[in-house]
Amino acid sequence: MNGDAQITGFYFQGDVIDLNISNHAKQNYGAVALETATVCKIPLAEFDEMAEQYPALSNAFLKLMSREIILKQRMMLVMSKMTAEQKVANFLVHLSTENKLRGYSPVIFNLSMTRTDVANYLGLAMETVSRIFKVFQNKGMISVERRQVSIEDFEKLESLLQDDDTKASINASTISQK
Amino acid sequence: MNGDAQITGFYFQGDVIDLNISNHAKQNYGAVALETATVCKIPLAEFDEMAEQYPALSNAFLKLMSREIILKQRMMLVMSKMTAEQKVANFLVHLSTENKLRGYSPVIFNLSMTRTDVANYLGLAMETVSRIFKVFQNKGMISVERRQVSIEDFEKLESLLQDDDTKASINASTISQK
DNA sequence: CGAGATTTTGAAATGAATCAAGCTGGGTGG
DNA sequence: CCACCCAGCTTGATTCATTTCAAAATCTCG
Repeated sequence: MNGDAQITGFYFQGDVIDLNISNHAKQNYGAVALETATVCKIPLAEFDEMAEQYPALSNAFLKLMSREIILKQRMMLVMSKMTAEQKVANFLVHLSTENKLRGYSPVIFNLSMTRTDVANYLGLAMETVSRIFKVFQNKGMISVERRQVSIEDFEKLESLLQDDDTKASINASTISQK
Repeated sequence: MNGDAQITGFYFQGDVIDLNISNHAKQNYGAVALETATVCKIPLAEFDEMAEQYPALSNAFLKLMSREIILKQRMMLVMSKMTAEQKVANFLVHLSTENKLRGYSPVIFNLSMTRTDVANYLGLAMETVSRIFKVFQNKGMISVERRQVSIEDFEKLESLLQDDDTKASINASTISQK
């Protein structure tokens, strides 16, 4: 997995991981499977063709991308406005929620990624993540054993997030005159 | 404009500011016009109808959203991996580039927003933004007079961004087994 | 001319990064 | 089966960037 690139997301079964439809993208992307994975790739031309025939398809993609934008937006908020503890709490809460959604246990699960990766994803130092796991453990909110996490007090974790007004967002639009 | 919500973007003439197509969105959004603005709003039902008739339309939206995702992704990187100076430099470089793209001067332009808003957007304290503007000015990279900015040394500004490997990104995919 | 908003500036406080060891567990080869 | 190794993780001490607090300066405009 190497160096110091930015991890932009963790994805699960059924997720669409790369929505780069346009040719805007000159960026280097890469996906790394942490567990057994199956991937389906659709060439752009082929997609266009299919979309023409089945409007529902592009509709579905619009929804997917909309969701992705909201996620990224939320992540921007996480990155810029949250303390390290809040970032980690948010991370755990989301993992738990996501797991529940998928029919797995929301209480006990596997991180299937290193501290370093989590840290990178959250824009923190590995050491900080390690320390915060410990703090949460000492407070009886979670218990961590290597990559095995169990949520002991979901509400308390969640409550860490909502102290300020970490909910609303604003799009400030700057439109040149006339 | 008020309080402490997160500013998720600044938009220009012709930009699509709200791509919330799905009903995932329970979030509070708001747009504030800093200069004279005209807005076009399309109800979801109507959009679906139009999209059915003109596949090119949803295609165009897919491209738009793809671009938006890439932007947000880049912004995540900015938020999590850059120092305050880099954030501000990046902000200025982008404004300048954006202006050029739109046929305005890339060298001298108006911030049409308060320091507080810039700070909020970049996840910094207002004072920090102020100070960094001063630093850049002292280094002869820009000159600021209230909201009037002129770029004196674009290259130097840009060079601040590329020291580390602030370019590549990785999508780490975690796909549940089988 | 005020009066409120915005910006600048300085000093002190602080959260997180960095640096530097030491620990741990799981895998490898002898 | 043991001893070693090594990547991943923890822990402590120190440093540093940025925030916060506080106050003065400057602008805007009714």
